[in-house]
Amino acid sequence: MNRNRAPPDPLHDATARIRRAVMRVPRGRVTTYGSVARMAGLPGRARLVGTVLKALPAGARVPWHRVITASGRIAFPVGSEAHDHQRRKLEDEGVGFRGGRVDLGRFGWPGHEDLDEMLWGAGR
DNA sequence: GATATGACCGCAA
DNA sequence: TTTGCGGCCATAT
Repeated sequence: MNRNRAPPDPLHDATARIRRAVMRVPRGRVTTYGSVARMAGLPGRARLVGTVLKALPAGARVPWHRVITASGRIAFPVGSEAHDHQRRKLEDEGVGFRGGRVDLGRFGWPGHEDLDEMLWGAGR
């Protein structure tokens, strides 16, 4: 009997987890490629996150614009159409830019408030 | 099959 | 703060 009904496809699996991780990022907040990779259980594979987002079909319900680099900048080259598009979407959600970069300490997710809540509970 | 490219990152200098 | 470098590895040549 052939029990190989579903050949393992680690790549497809990783893709699904990455998309799921990005969908957890709340509106008005941003996260980084590396952070998404870690949340998806793929530490050190930030590049794969970029590859996956690049391949996202138009219309996918994934907030890809909330993912930026660890230095707080948009990954697309400044001046490019994609860059402006992403920046606009973020500003629409209230994410602020200073010198072409987002203050991860303020808009980064998860941020300290989130961690405080996780550790101490919502009621301080 | 070999090489180049890229929506990246952490670290050292 | 910025730059350079090794590490990562799916895709495109």
